Amino acid sequence: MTNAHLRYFTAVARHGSIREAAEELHVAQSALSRQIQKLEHELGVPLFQRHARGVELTSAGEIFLRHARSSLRQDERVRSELDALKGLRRGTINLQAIESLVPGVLPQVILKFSARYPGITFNVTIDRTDRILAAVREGRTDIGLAFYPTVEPELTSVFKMREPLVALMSPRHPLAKKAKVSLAEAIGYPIALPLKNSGSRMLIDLACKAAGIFMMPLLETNSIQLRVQFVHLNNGLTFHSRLSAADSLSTGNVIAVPIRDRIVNSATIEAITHSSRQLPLAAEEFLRFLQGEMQNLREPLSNAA
DNA sequence: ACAACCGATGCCTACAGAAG
DNA sequence: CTTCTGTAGGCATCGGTTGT
Repeated sequence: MTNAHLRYFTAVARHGSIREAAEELHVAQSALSRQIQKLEHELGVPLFQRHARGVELTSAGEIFLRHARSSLRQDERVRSELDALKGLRRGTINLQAIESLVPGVLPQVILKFSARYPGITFNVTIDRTDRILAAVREGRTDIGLAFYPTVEPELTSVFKMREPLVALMSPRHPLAKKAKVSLAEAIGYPIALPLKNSGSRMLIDLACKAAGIFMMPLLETNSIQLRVQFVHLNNGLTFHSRLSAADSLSTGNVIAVPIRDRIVNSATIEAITHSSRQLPLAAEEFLRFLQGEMQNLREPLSNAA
C-alpha cells in the first residue's frame, strides 16, 4: 500500500465517486477503479459499496478513512520537517478564507511571507464560513480564516481579532453624518445583505432577532462589489466587516459608519485549525506570521475617504 | 424507450527494475 | 545492452441504473 493508494482512496471517499475523484487526481477512471480494487483486495475487505450513481464508504471504509487521513497528515509533517532540516523551507500552504480578507489582507500578507520564505507556495480558496469550517474539519485545508465561526470540539481557534460590522452608505446618505447608526434606523432604507448562512449574514440576523427588528433586504447577494455598487447608486445601506469595508472606502464612493449594537460589535475573524492535527511546519510558521500582521492592521476606522 | 451517467473490465502501452 | 517481468495507467466498451 503506497501513499498514492491513500490519496486515491481519500479522494474517492471525499467525492463519493470514482469518476469525479479521477478528474481531481488527473488519472483515468479505469486506473482509479483498479487501484481501489487492489487496495480492497490487499486489505481483504470492501471499502466502498458501488451504486449506480457513485460509491459509498462501507463501515470498514470509514475506519480505513481515519487511518488514511492521519497517515497522510503524518507523511506531510515528516516531509516538511525534512525540508526544514535541509534548510529549503519548501512546501505548500493550503488556506481557505472568507472573501472580506481578499482586498486588504491576504495579498499583502502572502507577499511579505513569500519574501521571507521564497520556497513556500500558497493554495488559497475563498468560501463561506460554514464551508471553511467543513474543509478544516475534513482535513482538506491547513488553515481556515472564518468570520464569527461556531465553536466545535474538532476545531481550534488559534487566534481571533475583533471585527465589528460597519454600515456602508453613500456620503450623501441621510445617516452619513451620524457617529453611529442603530439597526432600527437602518431598516428605513433600501438594504443589501450577504446571502443567508454566510457568517456576517447570520450575525446580522441574530442581532436583528435580539433587537426585535425585522430586516427586509431589497438585495441579497454573495458579491461584496455588487452590494457596494447598490449602496453607491441606490442611497441604500449594506453591512460589511471592517477589513473589507476599508477597501471599498478607498474609492470614495461609500463611507462607513459604526453600528450601535452589542452583537454586531462582538464579531470576530478567527484562524481555525483541526484540533487533533499537527500542521506542516510551513503552515505553522505562516499562522504565527499572519497573527502578527493582522494585529498590525488594527487601526482606527476612518470615514475620511 | 432513450440518453446520460456510473463503475468494471479487456486490451494495450510506457516505464522501472532485475537478470543475463 | 537486451530481454523479461511487474505495475500503473489510458482507451474503448460493456452492463446496470436513473431520470425524462
